[in-house]
Amino acid sequence: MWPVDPPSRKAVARCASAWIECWSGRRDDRRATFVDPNGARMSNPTKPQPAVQTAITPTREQHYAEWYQQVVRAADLAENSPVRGCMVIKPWGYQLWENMQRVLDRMFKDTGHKNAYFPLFIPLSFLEKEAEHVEGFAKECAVVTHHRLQAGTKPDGRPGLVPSGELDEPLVVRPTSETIIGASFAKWVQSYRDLPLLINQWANVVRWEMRTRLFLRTAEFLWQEGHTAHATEAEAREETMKMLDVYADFAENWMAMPVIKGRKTDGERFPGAVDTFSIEAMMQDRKALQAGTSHFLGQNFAKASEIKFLDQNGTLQHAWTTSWGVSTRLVGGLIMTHADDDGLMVPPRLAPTHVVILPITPKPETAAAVNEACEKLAKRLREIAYAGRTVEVEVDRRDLRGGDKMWQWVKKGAPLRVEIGPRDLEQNAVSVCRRDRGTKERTAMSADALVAGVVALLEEIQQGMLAKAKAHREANTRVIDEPAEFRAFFTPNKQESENSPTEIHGGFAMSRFAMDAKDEAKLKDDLGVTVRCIPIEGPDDPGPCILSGKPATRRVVFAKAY
RNA sequence: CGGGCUGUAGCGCAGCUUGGUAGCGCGUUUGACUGGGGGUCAAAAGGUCGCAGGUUCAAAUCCUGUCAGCCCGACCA
Repeated sequence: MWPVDPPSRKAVARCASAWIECWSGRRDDRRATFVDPNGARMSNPTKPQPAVQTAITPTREQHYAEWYQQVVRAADLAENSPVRGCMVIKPWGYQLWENMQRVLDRMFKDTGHKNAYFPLFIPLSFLEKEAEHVEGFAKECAVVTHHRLQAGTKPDGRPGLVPSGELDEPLVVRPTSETIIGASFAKWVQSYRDLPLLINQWANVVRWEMRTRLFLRTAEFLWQEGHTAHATEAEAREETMKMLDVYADFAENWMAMPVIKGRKTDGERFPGAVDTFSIEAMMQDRKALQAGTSHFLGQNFAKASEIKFLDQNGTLQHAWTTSWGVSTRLVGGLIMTHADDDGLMVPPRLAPTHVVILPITPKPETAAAVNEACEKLAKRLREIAYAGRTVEVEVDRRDLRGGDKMWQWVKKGAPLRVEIGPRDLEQNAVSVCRRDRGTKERTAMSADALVAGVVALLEEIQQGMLAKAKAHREANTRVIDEPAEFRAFFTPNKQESENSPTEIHGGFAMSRFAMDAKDEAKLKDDLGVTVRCIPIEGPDDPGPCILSGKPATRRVVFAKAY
């Protein structure tokens, strides 16, 4: 069924299934031409051609995990670094994060929070203060034990720099900052008049993960962590929900990524929290991505860090705290929500560049006029306000062949490409291509029309992306009441060999759950499915639990997860 | 951390079974021709074969260790 050339031993063994190797997937093979006995050029007859050539291979359908990595690379978002599990975020990816930061930071300030910065290093004893918290993070901590390097002999007997100057107390590179911030809060809070204390930190954190994936799970990542202290439980709970709403608002209205807000089960709670809430999004492989969390910490950390205040009655009380965060994982979510087999597609409201102008200069004698028209259009567009900034325009005058240049921007996912060539000048027109339409689809319009309509166009793309993502989620969400159907829903059709990637299957199952942690653990062992969240919105719907048959009051979101 | 696999030019790979001068495609550079679509032709540059040991007259190839990456688990944002 596949190519004539037998794949080599290595190719067969390679983690990606052999058939992907043999498929005409590799870009470099795509244009291979062969001469038939009559001398006519023809496509390589031994290689089946895909119906549509895609910029990214393999496609999502063929091998989702590999597709994801190829998109990250093709869109020039990030790459692996010499440091295990750590990534280099490249400009296009970092600009996305900067745009997320800018919008979120505004939202945090609008809800009364102020930024501050706390140490990267956390004394071991701090982390030990909250029992559940230590246990939750102990396995993945990077620990600093020395503060100096000295010329000496390394363990392997070679000369080199060896650590010296052992610290009295090891320092943990922050996996999260509850304890170190708690120490400050304890000093800052004396009276009920000091509350609420609403602080946010933009920082990097380190969690020594076993298995890493660019943006989705790396040893070091960038995030924002809000930490607040309140006088009453009600107020702290309100804060927790308020920030969850902020995240949901951001995800849907800026990232065009629909999310479900919900509470975590005990098994999925943040270590040390009383209640954890999250926003859960469905990726294109139908797995759930926890895209943001908001924790009601009760008085657990206040007790551990001694955050105490005198209330109106002169009684000394522990404060009620919250914490909440989103990370560069959002970039991963963005990719897996919107990218297609031609690469990334960035939602206009967060796009580093909204409009790419490509001058088409086939003849030197018309080049100057074309370039001038491009710059003029760019200048006009840059004066237009859009999504809290101005329309970002890049005139790409790099000396590259047209096709290459165009495909680079397709893969990066710039929302609009505008081509201006001599023929357009003659007709007083520009050619506009949308990233959410076919790569060959072009619309001619006057520069004036583009300037007048660019905001509406960008918004149409933004809304279209959200609608598409919502439709995908709805198409793969099922209300399930029968255990057999539930099992079938989460079981792949094909019998996969042990080490091959799993086919795309499942989705969100909305089923009743009686909240028994043992049943949940068993489900995870059995099917790899977990309760993603207990949705906040939605009515009670009593009936038998899908796992145990015991009476349950609510439906929850069951899914496989990242 | 367990199981499987892979590290050879910027990227993708062949060569390894049977040890004997380092190969291919794309990309890059130069020149010409092209010119609204991942061009054409010609020439050129580019590699401590992941790293460290070992076996051998000789190692990309065999052995041991180690590091890194990927897939499947476990764990996790």
